[in-house]
Amino acid sequence: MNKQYKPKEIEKRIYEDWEKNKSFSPKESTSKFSIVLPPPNVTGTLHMGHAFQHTIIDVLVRYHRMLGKSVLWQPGTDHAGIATQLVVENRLSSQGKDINNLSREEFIDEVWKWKDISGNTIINQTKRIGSSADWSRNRFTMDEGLSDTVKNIFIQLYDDNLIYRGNRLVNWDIKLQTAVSDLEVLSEEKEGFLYHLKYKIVGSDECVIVATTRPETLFGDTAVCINPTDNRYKHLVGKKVMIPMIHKEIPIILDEIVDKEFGTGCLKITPAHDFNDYKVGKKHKLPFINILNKDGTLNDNVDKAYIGKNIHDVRDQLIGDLDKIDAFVEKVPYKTTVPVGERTGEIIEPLLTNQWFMNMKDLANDGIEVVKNGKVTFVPDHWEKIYFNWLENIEDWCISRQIMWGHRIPAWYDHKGNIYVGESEESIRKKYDLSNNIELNQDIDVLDTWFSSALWPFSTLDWKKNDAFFEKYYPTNLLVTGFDIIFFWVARMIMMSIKFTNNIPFNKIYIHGLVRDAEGKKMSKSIGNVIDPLDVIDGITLDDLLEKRTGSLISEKQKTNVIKKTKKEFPNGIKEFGADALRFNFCAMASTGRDINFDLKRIEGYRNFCNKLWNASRFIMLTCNDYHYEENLTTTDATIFDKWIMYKLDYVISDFKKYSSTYRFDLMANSIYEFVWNEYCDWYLEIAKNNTSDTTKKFLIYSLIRILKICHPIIPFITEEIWSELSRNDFVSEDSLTNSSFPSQVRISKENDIDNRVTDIKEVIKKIRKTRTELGIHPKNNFKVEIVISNRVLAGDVLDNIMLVNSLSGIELTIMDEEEPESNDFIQLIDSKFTLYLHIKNMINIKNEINKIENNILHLESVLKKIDTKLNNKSFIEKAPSEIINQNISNREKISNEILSLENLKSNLSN
RNA sequence: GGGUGAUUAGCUCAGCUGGUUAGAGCACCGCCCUUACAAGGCGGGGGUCGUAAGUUCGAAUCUUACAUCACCCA
Repeated sequence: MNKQYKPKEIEKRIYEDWEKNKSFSPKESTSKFSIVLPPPNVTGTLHMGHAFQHTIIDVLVRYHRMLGKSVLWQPGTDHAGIATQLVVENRLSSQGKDINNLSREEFIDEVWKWKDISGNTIINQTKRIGSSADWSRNRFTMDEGLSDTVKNIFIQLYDDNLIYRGNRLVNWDIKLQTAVSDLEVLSEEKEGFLYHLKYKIVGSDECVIVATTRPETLFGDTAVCINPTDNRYKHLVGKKVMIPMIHKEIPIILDEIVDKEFGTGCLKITPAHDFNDYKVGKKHKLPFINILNKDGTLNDNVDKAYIGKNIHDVRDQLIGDLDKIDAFVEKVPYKTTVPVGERTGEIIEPLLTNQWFMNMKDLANDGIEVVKNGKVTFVPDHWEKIYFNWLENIEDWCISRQIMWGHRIPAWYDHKGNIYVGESEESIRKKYDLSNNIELNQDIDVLDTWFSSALWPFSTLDWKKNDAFFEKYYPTNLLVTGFDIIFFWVARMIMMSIKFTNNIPFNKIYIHGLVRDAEGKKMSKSIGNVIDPLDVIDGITLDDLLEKRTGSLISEKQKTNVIKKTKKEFPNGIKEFGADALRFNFCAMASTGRDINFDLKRIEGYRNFCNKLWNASRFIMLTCNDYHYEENLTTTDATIFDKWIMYKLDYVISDFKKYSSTYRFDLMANSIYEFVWNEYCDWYLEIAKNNTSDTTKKFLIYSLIRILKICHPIIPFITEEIWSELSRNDFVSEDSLTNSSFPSQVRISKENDIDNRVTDIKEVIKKIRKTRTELGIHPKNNFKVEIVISNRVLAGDVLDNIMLVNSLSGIELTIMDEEEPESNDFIQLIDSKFTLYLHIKNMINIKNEINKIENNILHLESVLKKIDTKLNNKSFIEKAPSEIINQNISNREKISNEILSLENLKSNLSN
């Protein structure tokens, strides 16, 4: 074996071997485990969130594969309509190409070219992380099969009256010139003003003052609204007011939605440009006056001085004009929330347009039902509250987008505007009996990306194409995803699956946190705190990292900030840690919280763990070099340490099972780390060095095999590499670890006190070591120690292993009968089961030691006092369970002994 | 405004169906280059568990209020 662990040299080669051996395709088995990969967008490269998610999925997938199940991990990528279109537009314009010169077909060609580049990049990155997906089944949301499914489902939903076309108020992104769904709109808090405007009452000299955050929409006002219980305005009921500037008469209406306390208690209603006003407009049958063009300029429904101007630029001018005609009263500072497009950062305008909608009410009820009755469960379960809350208040889903990249809506129009929905123009002519003389034009809109994503769990599994396959792997066992897309994706998958497959898409939903930077900030390009998972695997120089982080930034100020921060955080770039360390880190961080703060220091610790495992294996290889291994485990010639480590191993195996079924990957990782490092390496291997019998060799190899198997789902590369070394030495017969079987407990020994016995021996050694260091005695300075052991079992074990105890504690131990040594140069350490006499009095600084001991005694006495208070409490004795009382009694004894021991030591030192 | 989650060692986090002297990794301190591993070994220091009240024999854990932070919805 190579002396050093070098992930770079092994990882690529091993992944290629797995692929060559078709290790990831499902094997025949009576039970199955299937899971679909949340398809990454083809917008660029894989980020930390993907790496984290893939790790979690892969741990489970590899584990279930080793359990012998027929495992299918279905991979793929998402076309991500708007996001990808933006990436390609930017790419083309940076190449100096004018997008406006391209036809729709030419542009889509360009997107497909990009998709090939980006799609492959993402797949290769996914492989570098070790993901054991079945790549032979790779899918893309826009590939032919999935596109057919999308089309057919649209048609069926239309035929079922669940999809309709309508003129409604939608969120309009002016920059993209498309509708976006309410989920894609973020609200940002901004310091703004509340404007007080004066509207004249028709036929009177009186005025009302309306309060508004958006004065520029006044051209579209169709009413002024007051609360029916507001006495201030009672006398105005039934009257009309005049919109200033354009002198248009609109009614005063009454509605409870007006908050009397807000502003002046008098609201202007603009039904075509505000979602609340829209509802009021519908309720009171007001006219809907649209004042906007699709590009955000004002149309000819406004005062002519404003036609053609951008709605976001006219506020000051308007206020000036209103002031001139005495219609502006004042503006008061006010915190407003502004709707902003998720993708563009532009202010979103509510706009009346023709769009396709999906009626969600009934589907939502089905979605609620399957979670309520426990067919689908969330882990951690509190996420179901969020899920219910959204579904219970669901709105119809606007599924059409005015962009080019996506699934074209399968609807055609004739010159009269009649709608025909079907697979193709020909099939429509047939279906509706339309002659070839009638000209038909297909709708130019495409579907919201999430529409095809919602079908992912069944569209990728050959639904309606290969029934046997579909029946076998659907429904999938699990979905692993982030909480940020519970609405976008999870809920919609559940609803669509129930509707079309009459079944749930998955039984369990494991919701993981979001990966953030070391300070807990969201990783984002504009902050420049993004870390590429591949840079953690391969390492990156500071210069390359700076280039990567600032390359896409435009603002010089941002650049300077990012450079400064990056230099401070990574003065030497990022070291190479390997995929296994990254994976181990992700598991260890996967607790129930919402955020995962990504800390490179943490990763380093797990890289060190890999190195530890590597070297432990190397030690075993060297030790067992010429040993002929055969797996026949008997306890007859095994030492208590052999039996003990098998007992501990059993424990780790059961931990693994427990934590994988409860999705506590952090506890799983800790359990393994703890065992391998603190028990196996620190104790068992050190013990084995003192006894390299054939039996020990057998147990060394056997335990290593099991450790590799347990570690494999988390750190597949290094374990597979070590496995091949074992294979080379004929220690194992299965030639690939990936397709080997996961171990189960062996319970090799029926003796149930093994752990206690070994713990007691360790205790003797630790006590000597501790005293040595505490008293400042140099490791090379040997001294005599005598021991009196009161516990019969321990006495036998120490006698049997005296050489070992000497070697591990670095002293020479003499076992004595129940009497004190003759010379009085010793200090005495009393434990409940043994007493040590260390002949070191002439080697130490007595004053310091007495000081330390006194502090220690004080601490223990305070603990003792606490226990005494409990035991002296009548109610405690009456009410507490007996085992707790006994625990306290024995603990009291233990601490009293410790104190006694220290008192002894102290007086001993004082003499 | 409504909701969700968080607050435990210098940092990142476990522990919370109430019950040993509250744990881990990293960082820190001391000693040791002992032939598996200095990416290491052996030891060590460090927390009145956000605040306050309550329930209880017993609270980091349960209840209530408050504070701070984060996120979601309006």
